[in-house]
Amino acid sequence: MNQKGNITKATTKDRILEATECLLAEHGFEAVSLRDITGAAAVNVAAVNYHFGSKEKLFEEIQCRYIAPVNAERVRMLKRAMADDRVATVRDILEAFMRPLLTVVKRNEMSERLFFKLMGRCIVDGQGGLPDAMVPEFKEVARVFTNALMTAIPGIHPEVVLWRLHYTFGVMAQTLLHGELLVKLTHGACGEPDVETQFQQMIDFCHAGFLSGEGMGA
Amino acid sequence: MNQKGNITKATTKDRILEATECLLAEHGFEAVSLRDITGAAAVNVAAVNYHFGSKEKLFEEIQCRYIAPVNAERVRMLKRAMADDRVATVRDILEAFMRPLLTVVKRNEMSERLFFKLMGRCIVDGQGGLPDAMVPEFKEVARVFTNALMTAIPGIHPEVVLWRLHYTFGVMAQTLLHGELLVKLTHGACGEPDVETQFQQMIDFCHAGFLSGEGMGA
DNA sequence: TCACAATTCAAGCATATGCTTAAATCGGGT
DNA sequence: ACCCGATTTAAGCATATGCTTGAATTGTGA
Repeated sequence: MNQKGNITKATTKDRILEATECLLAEHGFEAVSLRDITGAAAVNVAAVNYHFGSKEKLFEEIQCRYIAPVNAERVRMLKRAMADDRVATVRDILEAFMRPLLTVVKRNEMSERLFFKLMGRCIVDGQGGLPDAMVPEFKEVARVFTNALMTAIPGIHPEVVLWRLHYTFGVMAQTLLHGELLVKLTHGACGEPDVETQFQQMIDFCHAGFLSGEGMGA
Repeated sequence: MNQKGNITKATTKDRILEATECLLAEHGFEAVSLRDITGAAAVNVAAVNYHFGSKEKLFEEIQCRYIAPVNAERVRMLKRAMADDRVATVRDILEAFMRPLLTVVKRNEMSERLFFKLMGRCIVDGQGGLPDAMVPEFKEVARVFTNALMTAIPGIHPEVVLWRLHYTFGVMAQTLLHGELLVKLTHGACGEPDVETQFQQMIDFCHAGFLSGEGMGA
């Protein structure tokens, strides 16, 4: 019924989504035009407005399609680490915060590289213009992770936790978006670590950062 | 000779620069148009091309005007910390890497808030399209800081140093660009720390991150 | 005062942008 | 075979973009 038997030709709507995802990952939310999209998807300009209402709504839909499952998986992993009243370690918590990027990509047909860039863009470009529907979700994620961290690091200032979570976002965004560039700029002197290694390195860094002795006291 | 005695009316060229700096800080490199600039500066459209050649050259000039002194000050501070063959501590090095943002702003008439945002944009947006003239300078900064860190943390992998420097960029960019947003999203639950406090918190976090025991060995 | 260069200006050019429209085409159900 | 709603299409609209032009205006040195 929804499979036309034609292999290369997905629905117009899907072709638009796929093309837009790639373009956004490569060039960012500000730099992609309607005609860039319809050109890449080999689709009429009007199709975007027909299927999504407007360019902005298309972009929001893409942000939601990617961020929502990541956030859901984050909460799920955190809950699992705290099941049976266990106290999650800082490393558990950071794993739960970061790894969903890695697991969600597996369910997607996009290349890892593009997916990571797109997620980076969602964190950076998107943060000001995040779809309203997602704000409560983000607040919830921030809340449960903040609570978990305050339990895991007794005596830490709640404000310090928020800022350090913010820094963790920065570490992720920088790596997702500009990791490739670092490899190029240093002519490979930074190595070309596989994704799992990179994640562990980020977690090591942020883990130590969270445990930094400063910023303690009630 | 270059002072017309008129207080409010700087040269056309300066008015263009100032207006562009503000607009770039607020909206980013992709979203500012020629007419946004000439409108804000109350200047004819042709003036930009007359004084700067093109919109792109204007943007490059602004990037250089801000990044170059910051990078110079970074190297200067690092050299000072290593004078007389002293071994700079990790904290010295991070101070030298971050504080220049703070000292350079003082020499500028822009508001702190706008200046920080602009610097954040230079790190994030600009990193792909950095003016060619600045690439060697950046490589030099990376080189001297990497060397200093490898001396300060004996046995750390050079690749790990590069990645952790990269993370440090991310922490700075996220804070410079989106610090305001965090304050808003959390309704002030993160406090509203003054600039010096924020810098110390970033340094604490990255300091601990660099000293993380992982990633050691030759 | 006058000539000359530097600067500013209004106007316009070519192209790109997001979106709409009205007509054509498709596809399934009867 | 026919109809009708869903989808796709070509064409165009209004506006915005970066930049150029040729004329006006300004400032300066002789």
